Amino acid sequence: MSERIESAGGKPLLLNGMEGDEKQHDDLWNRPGYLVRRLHQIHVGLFAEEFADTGMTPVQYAMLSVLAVHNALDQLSLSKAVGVDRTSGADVIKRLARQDLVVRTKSPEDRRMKLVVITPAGATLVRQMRPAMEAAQSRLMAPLAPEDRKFFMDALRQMIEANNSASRAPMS
Amino acid sequence: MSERIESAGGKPLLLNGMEGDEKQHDDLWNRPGYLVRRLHQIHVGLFAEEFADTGMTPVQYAMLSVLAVHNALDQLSLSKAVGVDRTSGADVIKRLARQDLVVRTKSPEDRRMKLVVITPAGATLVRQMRPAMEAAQSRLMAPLAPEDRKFFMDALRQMIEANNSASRAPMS
DNA sequence: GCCAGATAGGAGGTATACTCCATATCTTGG
DNA sequence: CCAAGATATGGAGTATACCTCCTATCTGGC
Repeated sequence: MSERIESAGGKPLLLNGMEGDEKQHDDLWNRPGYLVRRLHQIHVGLFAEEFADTGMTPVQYAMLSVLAVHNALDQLSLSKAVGVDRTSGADVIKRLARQDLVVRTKSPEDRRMKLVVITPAGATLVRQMRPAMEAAQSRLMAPLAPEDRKFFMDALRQMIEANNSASRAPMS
Repeated sequence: MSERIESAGGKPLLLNGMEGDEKQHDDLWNRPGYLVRRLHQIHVGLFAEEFADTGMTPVQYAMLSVLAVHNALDQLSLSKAVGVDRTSGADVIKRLARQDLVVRTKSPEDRRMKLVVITPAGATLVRQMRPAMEAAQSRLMAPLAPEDRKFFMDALRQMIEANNSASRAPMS
């Protein structure tokens, strides 16, 4: 899984001969929000590599994963389930529908709702791409010592659960 | 460590009466990439709260922080320094320029380059908003037991450095 | 000196992730 | 029953974060 290219060895601000001020360097690397943004970008990059065939994105796969379990969900419930904003979710669903991976129908019970249903093609794709998704997850965590991974996941879950209301897309 | 707030308890898929399938629930919450995306969203939300006055974003503040230390940087070096793609960086710089926080000039030595320089207004703003930035960082980490925070930061740095080349915006 | 390749930037396209405002539909209090 | 509030969606606008293709400029080998 991914031979480390160490020449790329990424710390910022080791700029071209300008004697990259160590103070500033340490500064960015001591901001958790900054590091989380960077790690998120890396995950998106790893995911894109693993899903290069399909062009599918992490959020699209998350939505399809959820839909593979639930028969039908309205757009709002689905968006909450994957932790995205309602309008972002609607956009993602639109793109999934364009690829015929889901179908949207008006709910007969509540005509405000659009029910989203996964198609057979969508269900097949979720199943087929699951190893690719797991590879992206594994590669992300690979640099951590195995015994540290559980701790890291627990830390993430703690921070998310406690700060959930601060997010613009609080989950349910 | 960290009393779980179970009322906010943002777990997905505890949907309206549809008996939120625990299997699926556990699934998303066991994907580190998913959790990192969620935590990133939360940080952006916290940051937006702390910077409500100015409307400044995390990336904009990171860029200004870097510029406050270096006299002048071309757009590519600046983008690499904050770990964003060249074209994303150019967009951010454009918005900073629109608010008169930076100025762009053609480099006399290499006329391909546009040098970005922070203005006095920009430098003042960085200094003034630093407590807000630090508040956002603190709030993000607050749910972790203090003794766990260093571990978490180290884990982030490990994963970022080792996976840096996989990111679409590898840092210098 | 000149041409080939590298580099910096810009333009246009896509995806996520929000904002606010508008519209349609449902639900509930009086 | 009906009007008021809540809810589900849609549309327009903004910001980050990529992509590809293109032009301008610099650098190195000959």
